[in-house]
Amino acid sequence: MRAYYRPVTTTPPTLTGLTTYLLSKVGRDARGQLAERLASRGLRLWHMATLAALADFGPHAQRELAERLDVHPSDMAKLLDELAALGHVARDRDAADRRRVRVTLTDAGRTELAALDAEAREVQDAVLAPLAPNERAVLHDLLLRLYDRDGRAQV
Amino acid sequence: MRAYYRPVTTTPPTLTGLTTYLLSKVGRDARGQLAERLASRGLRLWHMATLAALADFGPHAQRELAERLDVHPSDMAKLLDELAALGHVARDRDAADRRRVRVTLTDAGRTELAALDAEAREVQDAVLAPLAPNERAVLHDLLLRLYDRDGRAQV
DNA sequence: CGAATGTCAGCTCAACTGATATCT
DNA sequence: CAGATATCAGTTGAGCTGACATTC
Repeated sequence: MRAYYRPVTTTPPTLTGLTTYLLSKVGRDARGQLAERLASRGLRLWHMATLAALADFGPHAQRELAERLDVHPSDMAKLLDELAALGHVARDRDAADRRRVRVTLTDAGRTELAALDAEAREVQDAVLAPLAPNERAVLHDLLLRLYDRDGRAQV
Repeated sequence: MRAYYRPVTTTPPTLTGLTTYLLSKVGRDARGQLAERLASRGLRLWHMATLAALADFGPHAQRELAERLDVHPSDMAKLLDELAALGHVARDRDAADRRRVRVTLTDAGRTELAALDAEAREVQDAVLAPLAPNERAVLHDLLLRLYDRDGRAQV
């Protein structure tokens, strides 16, 4: 009965033998760690993704943002309500097409994104700690190829 | 206005520059693909993980199973209800400690697990398609080291 | 008018919490 | 009776659906 009192935490080899299982677990864990940090700032991962899209590609129509990030338009509306309330984005009607709302990153938003990116780098350093720098580069390259193929992008 | 009608699907480089972002996305995608296949059999990922744990480590007390897989005991109760209804596991009271329920994999459960594992391998082949066999081995090794470190395991 | 954009209320489902009955 | 085990009802939050007003 002693075994009952020892914590049992070994993962089934049937699962750890699957590369996709490891991908899923390690990825989910990293995601969770960053989400926790963002939560302490009152933000979620989608907020960061939204700010990143605006920083990298400039102003978007709200619909374009939702499409790029693969978020439902209704959820994007809520996200932008929150980001606007914090002063990280500005919304104004497109004069040429008044159905559209033009979303712009504010200076405060750009500053916030830099801070979030720093947090993400810290989490990444922790997660990738077991790997040497050149191994990290190899991992990034392999994942990028999987992402470009199976994931979105491609355009 | 032309740009508005062209789908916009490129991911922000601020995100794709993060290895952890790629990990999370690729992992989540693989997870989703397998989940979809399991759903067509009326099962979820936790069902497969539960069957794998029983196959790899033999019978468990219900609590041990929940601990090993890091699932809440209340959820494990529901999972086992479902697996028992399908005849994939058998539950009986532990004679020595009547609080405990001993969970055993049935032959049908073992057969089902083999089928699920085959599905998982198919998904994996699709996800890892862009990589050569030796590259897949490298990826698996790198991920395993990240998993053993940050993830559970470690004993 | 048909189609596109953004907004809102409500649904679903997994993950968690708390309370309870049983047993050691 | 303190602690462990299993069960069940209820809560929360993300992701989605459908209906709607507005504009082209």
